Amino acid sequence: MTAADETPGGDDTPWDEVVPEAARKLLVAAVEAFAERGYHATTTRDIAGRAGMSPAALYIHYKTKEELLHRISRIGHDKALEILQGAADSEGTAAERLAAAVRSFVRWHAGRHATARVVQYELDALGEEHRAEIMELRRKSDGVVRRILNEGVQAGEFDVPDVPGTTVAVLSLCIDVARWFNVEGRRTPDEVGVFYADLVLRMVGATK
Amino acid sequence: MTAADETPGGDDTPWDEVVPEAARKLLVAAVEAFAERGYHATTTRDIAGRAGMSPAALYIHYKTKEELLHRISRIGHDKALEILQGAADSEGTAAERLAAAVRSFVRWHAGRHATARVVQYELDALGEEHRAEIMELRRKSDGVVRRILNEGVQAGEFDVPDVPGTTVAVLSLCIDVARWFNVEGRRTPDEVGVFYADLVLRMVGATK
DNA sequence: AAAGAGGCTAAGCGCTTGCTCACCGGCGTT
DNA sequence: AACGCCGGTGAGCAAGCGCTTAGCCTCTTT
Repeated sequence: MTAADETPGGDDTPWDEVVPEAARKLLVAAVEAFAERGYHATTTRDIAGRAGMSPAALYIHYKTKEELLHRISRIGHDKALEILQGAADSEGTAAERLAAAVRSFVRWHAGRHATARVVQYELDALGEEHRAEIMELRRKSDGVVRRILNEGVQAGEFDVPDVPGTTVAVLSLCIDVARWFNVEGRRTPDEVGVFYADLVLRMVGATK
Repeated sequence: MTAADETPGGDDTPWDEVVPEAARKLLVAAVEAFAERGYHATTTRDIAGRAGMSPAALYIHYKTKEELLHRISRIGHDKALEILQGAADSEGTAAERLAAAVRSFVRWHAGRHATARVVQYELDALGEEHRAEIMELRRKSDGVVRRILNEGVQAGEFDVPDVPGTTVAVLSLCIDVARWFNVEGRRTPDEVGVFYADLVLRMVGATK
């Protein structure tokens, strides 16, 4: 474990940047509903109901249902990027930084899998402008991982014939944890993170 | 390349088991629409329109919109399982069979990414019974990969500390190709398959 | 005590949805 | 020539959708 794993403040107290409380309750309810049923299968009445409010209450805090999705997606992507960036900026060899990045990124996708599912799999439901904004954040995440890989190759730590392709594969592997992770499964989010970090080090041919 | 890669007949002439022609045209239209927008965001009018028919025509060939999804999902899962099974049953070492399985499985997910997207990411939209039926097929796919891994470990070809966990990771990596693969990208489905086979051999610590 | 502001609700509007039904035209059989 | 069958259509129904609006209740300010 390195310093990059701690992700100080905000990881286990999520959404507290969303105020007032009613807006946060609605947003949390929306995350649950979107994760369970998908954006399009979720009704505004369902969201409001889960938050213990009337359907109209939603529109006091959000202009549209899509804006609600956008706020979730934006905050989630910011968090995910921050996690990757934190690991990339930490001390250590490329292998150590890559392992730290995968470990914390995967831990987030497993531990907050409801949020991650919405963030990663409901992009198509965003409006054009909002989607473009989010895609920009994803390109940054891609850049962070690619840079670690490039540095590892340059330092002779990694054996990677195709850095862009491997970047996509590594991110894909981590992201998809949100789809299959089950709270009742054998492994905790921490354990999956550690396991996946090892898998990724193997993928890049890291020198032991 | 081994015999398992050929997947004789049916891979490039898909859906020809769906008759009559009108039913097939509707199904193909539904695959496109579901892949682009998602099941819940697709209307029966959209599907019928893409097939050049009136909205009512759909209900001559399918009882409900959900039945249409189920037929797509069922045929797709059958195909995916057949591909994995074919590679697993072929001749060769565990490493060769694993590579063949990943190669053809990934090639299918990339080459038929519209179908694969629907098949892999719209499970939640199925009714309870239909979903249970499909989950059974997925368990079989899992079993096929797991068996190759076990055999490779037993033969001393692989170094895999956690076979079930690695099985999930390998399948997850392959399936997620359907999400990110882009026809306008750098690589053909074949190339992605070959690349991914190499990545997976590294993940399982295959002896070169 | 009066007034203003803002969070919230009940009711409902206009629209779209999945799906139905009465009807229609071409075609093989008699 | 008349008939029945079958795949197809036009019109439309009931239900549910996202979202709006008029008004209420509570809290703060004066």
